[in-house]
Amino acid sequence: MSLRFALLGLLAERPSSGYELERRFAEGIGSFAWSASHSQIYPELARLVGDGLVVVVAEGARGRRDHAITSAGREALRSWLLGAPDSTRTVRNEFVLRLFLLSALDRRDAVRVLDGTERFVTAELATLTAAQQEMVEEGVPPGSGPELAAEFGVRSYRATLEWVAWARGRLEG
Amino acid sequence: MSLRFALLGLLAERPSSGYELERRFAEGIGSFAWSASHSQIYPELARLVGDGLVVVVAEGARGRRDHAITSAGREALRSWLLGAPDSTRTVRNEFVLRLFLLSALDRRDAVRVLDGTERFVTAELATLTAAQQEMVEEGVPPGSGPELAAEFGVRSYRATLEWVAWARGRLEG
DNA sequence: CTAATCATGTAACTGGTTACATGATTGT
DNA sequence: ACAATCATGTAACCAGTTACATGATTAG
Repeated sequence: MSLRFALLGLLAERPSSGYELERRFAEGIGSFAWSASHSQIYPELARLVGDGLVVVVAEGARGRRDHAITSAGREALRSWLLGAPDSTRTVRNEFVLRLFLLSALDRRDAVRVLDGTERFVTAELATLTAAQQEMVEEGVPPGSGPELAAEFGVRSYRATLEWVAWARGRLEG
Repeated sequence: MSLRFALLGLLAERPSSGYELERRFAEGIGSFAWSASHSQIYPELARLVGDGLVVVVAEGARGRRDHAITSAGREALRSWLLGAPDSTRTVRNEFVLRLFLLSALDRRDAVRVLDGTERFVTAELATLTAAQQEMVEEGVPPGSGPELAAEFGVRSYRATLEWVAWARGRLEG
């Protein structure tokens, strides 16, 4: 069900084509919360239209069809967001999994993985803060989806970097 | 493939039965990195035995079979942990997804969700710090899997709480 | 004119969840 | 004796990925 509400949420911000939704997943939200490929997006959009939660609002070049959320769609999204935040909170994060399995390695190898993690996360953090800077310059409104997502990402990455430093001390000591 | 290496990682720490592995997934690692149910664990364990990465080391009451990692298994795990940390880093986290879609709600509803999140994360954080305290008392060795996982969790939760406070200001302002 | 990108769709397969099913052991 | 928990397994279903497939438009 998550994909369905992720699509509704993105369309609540602004209408998009399936193609565009795939790219929007890739930016920010995809690195921290959810992602989807076009082969999943198109059938789900069709189902949402069938359920009256989404409508086609424009047809453009190359068969492009822009979809918009309906008021029924907004209502469905709202009750999902306000309801049961505790249920089915399964998490899948291969990156974090690797960190959790570090203790299976000897000290030298474990520190090597931590070094790689640090380099990677530092680079991601730089990209994200640059994107944030760009948003400020473009006048993205406070409280918008991308703004919330970027700030969450920055804070998560910083916490990860601090954990890496802590873990290094823990493994070496 | 992640499940396979998650199992190898858990078995690298100590031998376990399938039943026990399911519970070990639920503790810590399941909330932040990966989880699995027994219907997935048993077939995968059988495949790991078939591939020589795991062996049955003991048979106990009620058909219990303890599995241990082999040296081939350790080698497979090691090369996975040291290899390509960047590839296929798809993330699925419904909890975070909800936070990213907040901007679809009006201010009142969004703040309500943030309040619920804060309560939930605060409670989880308390449980986790209690578990950490217990580990210290039980003399869990530094750098062990559960220790690394718990500290990662604490830091992630704290970062989330700080983000919630920030987001509230952003939405209300 | 031609390469890159935009844009959509389906099919086969893999991974993961839920439901069904059974039985042994332990603690009270 | 009974309930709780330990312990394993399979089948049906749903979600997600990869591969296959096609064609229009735009920029250089």
